[in-house]
Amino acid sequence: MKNQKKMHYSRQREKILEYVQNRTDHPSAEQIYLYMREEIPNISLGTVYRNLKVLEEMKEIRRVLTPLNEERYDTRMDNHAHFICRNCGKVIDLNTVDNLKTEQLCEDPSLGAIYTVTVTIEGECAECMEIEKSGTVTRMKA
Amino acid sequence: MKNQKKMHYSRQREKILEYVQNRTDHPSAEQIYLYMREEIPNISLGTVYRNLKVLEEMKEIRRVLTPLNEERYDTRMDNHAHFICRNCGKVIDLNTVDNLKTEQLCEDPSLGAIYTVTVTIEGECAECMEIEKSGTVTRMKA
DNA sequence: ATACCTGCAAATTATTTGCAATATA
DNA sequence: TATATTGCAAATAATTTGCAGGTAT
Repeated sequence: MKNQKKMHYSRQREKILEYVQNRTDHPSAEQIYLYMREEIPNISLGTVYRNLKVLEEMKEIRRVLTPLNEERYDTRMDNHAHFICRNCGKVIDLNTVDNLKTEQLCEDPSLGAIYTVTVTIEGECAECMEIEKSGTVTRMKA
Repeated sequence: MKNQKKMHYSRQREKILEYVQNRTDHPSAEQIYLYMREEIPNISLGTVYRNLKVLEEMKEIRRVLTPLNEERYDTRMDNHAHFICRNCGKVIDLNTVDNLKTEQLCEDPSLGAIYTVTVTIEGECAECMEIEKSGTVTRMKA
């Protein structure tokens, strides 16, 4: 189908995948870049983005939508739920999506192929609520 | 609570809300801007963004997360589902979310306040599938 | 040798913001 | 008159891309 070109091995790509796989906090491209510089000091941000894109195409990782205009990445490829804190941007995985009747949603004739189903809950995490109650308000983004 | 300052009326804001309310296709800021220019020729994109933000704060509209790096807007304030086409970026509203057991998802102690719950289905719409079958491939974004 | 990958820097895209002028209350 | 809102242009922020050199096959 798709003009699949043969891939060469790359240390950068291997390390990026390894890093994202070993985290549960859905790192952003920037966070991945900052970490990678410790392993491969002169890696460039462009390389990080390019590899995240191919890894996504390879279905090794998945992009997570957030309301804070920054893409986050994830290696859980099953259909699961995300809680996103509007204050600190934290993404928390939630497990119990079994009861979601996906099939019912997908009866619409205008839908073609389904790739992923994500339940996204936007709100504020307990930690941020606590901080706000105590008076000190901190925001990740303006 | 929030330092609520009194608002002045603005024709720009009224028209923007009216436009988003009368559409079902989740327009982007850019699309809203292009349309608004027909009504108010020298409106600026900054004004569109500023008003979308206040309308969101007023809970008159809602931002929709899409995987195509562009915010889309919506006036359905109930918790509903979105189908997003990865090819053309189209956002389709889906109705049957009743069976989703939101409460179960929300038992996690790290969750504080819940603002919105959105089920997002990423895939490809029937129209795009049809076009691809017929050979002519068109993409909104590279 | 060939095709893929990289680092770097410049380019692009989406969104935000400072400011002086204008509209609303 | 005081304050909110606007248009404009410049500033940011996130991501993408062209290119020349480097690396894997």
